[in-house]
Amino acid sequence: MNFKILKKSKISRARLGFLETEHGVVETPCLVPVATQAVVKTLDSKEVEETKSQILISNTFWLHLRPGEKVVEKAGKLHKFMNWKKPLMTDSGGYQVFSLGFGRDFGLGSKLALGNEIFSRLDPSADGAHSSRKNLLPRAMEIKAGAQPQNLIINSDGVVFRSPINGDELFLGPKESIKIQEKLGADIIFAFDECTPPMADFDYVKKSLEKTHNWAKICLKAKKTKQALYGIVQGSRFKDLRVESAKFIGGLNFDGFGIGGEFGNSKKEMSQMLQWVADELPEKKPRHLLGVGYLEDMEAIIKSGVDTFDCTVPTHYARRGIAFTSEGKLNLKQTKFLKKIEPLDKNCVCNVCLNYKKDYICHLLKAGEITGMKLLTFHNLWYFNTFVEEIRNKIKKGEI
RNA sequence: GGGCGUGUGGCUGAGCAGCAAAGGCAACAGACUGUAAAUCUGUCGGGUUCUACCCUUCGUAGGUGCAAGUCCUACCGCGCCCA
Repeated sequence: MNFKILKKSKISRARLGFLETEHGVVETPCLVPVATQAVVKTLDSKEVEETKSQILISNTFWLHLRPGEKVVEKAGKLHKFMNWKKPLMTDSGGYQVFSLGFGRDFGLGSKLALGNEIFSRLDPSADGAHSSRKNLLPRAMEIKAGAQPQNLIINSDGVVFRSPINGDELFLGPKESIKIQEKLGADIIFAFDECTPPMADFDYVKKSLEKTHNWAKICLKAKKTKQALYGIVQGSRFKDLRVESAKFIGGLNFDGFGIGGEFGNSKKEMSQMLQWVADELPEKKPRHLLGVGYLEDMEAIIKSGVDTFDCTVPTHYARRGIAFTSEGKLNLKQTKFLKKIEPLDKNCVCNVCLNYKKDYICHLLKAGEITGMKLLTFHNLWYFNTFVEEIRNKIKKGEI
C-alpha cells in the first residue's frame, strides 16, 4: 500500500490524498461502508460500486465464526469470495470486545455513542419508563480497573468470547486476529485492540491501553503478508491517555493508524480529541477513524486530519427506514409518505432518486419488502459518498 | 318456526363477578456512529392540578348483587344445524 498526500489544507488539518492498493486507488478523505459479513447488507457488490463506494470494511470476528476464514481463503480470499474488485479492509475484532462485552452488559448493544447521550439513555426515567429501576444511575455504572464483562474474559493475551451464534467458546488475541485477517486477505488490516466502553474510568482505560499497546507490537511481529497493517490508538476521553497512545502506536512501524473508542460528550470534544491524536501521529501515514460518520460529523473529523472513516449509519439506518436527504433525515415508514409522488431527494441523481418515488418506497417498507431497505441503502450510500466527495472538492478549492 | 352458539377498544382477540379491560396487528413518536441483524423503546377511550385523580366504555334495554364485559330476562344483529 502506498499513501500519497496531494494537498494539505492551510486552514485546517484536512488533507487530500490517495491510498494506492493492489485493488486500486482510494481518493481520500473517504467513507468506508461497512460490510461486516462480507456484504453490504441488501446490496450486491456491483450495486455497492454504483453507489460511488471506493473501499469496504469487513469483520474478522464475524467472518471467523461464519463461514470461517478457511472457506474465504479457499474461495480466493475476500475479494473473490464477495466479488468486490476494489480495496478492502478488515476490522480486527477489537470492537466486538466492546459490543459483545460491556456494551451488551449495559444494554448498549453496539452503541458507542457520545458519553452523555448514553448516560441519559441508560437512565430509565429519562425516556418515561416506570422508575423501578431508577437506582441504575450513571455513577453506579462506572467501569473500574479490573472489572470484567459478563460474557467474555479479557486478559493480557487476548479475549475469550462466546459465539453469539452457537455459544462456542473462542479465543481471539493479536496473533489469532492477524492470522485470520491474513487468510481473509483484505488490503488493509487492523491490529487487535480493546475498544473501551464509554463508562470506563481512567484507571480502566490506562490498564486497557497497556494491553492494546502490547497487542499492537505482537500484531506487527505476527504479520507475514504484505497487507497494510494499521495500529489502533485508544485512550477514550482522557487527553493524557490519548496522547500517550498516539505517541506509542504512532511510533511503531505501522502502515497507517486507526483511531478508536469513545470520543467524549459532544461533537466539539470529539474534534478536540482527534486533534490531540492527529498531532502525535506521523503525518505521512493515513489515519482511519473507526466507526464515526454522521453527516454532521464529517467535516469536523476531516478537518481534524482524518483520511478515512467507516460508519454503519447509512446502511443501518436504511434498514430502519431512514433516508438521508438535503432536507434532513426522513423516516420513510411514516404513512404520510404514501402520498408523496416525488424522489427521496429532488437534488439527488442516484439511481433510486431517478427511478423511484417516496410513495413506492414507503409502501415497500410498510409491507416488509426487502427491496424497500435495498433502495434506501443504495440512496444513503450514494448520498454519503457524494457528501464526502463535496468535502474533497472543498479541500481542493481551499475552502476547508 | 325450533335448537345451539355468538356479539369486547381502529381491526383481531383474551377476560366469564372486583380493569380502562392481556396478547397481536395497525397507528403515532423516539433511539440507533469499527453492524447482536429485517432491531429496540414509549404512547395508543376521553379529560385534568398527569408516577395521581375524574369521566365514559365490552350489541340494546331492564334486573340480581356492595360490585357486572362477566349472572338473569327480553329484544336486536350475526353464525351453524333441524323443520
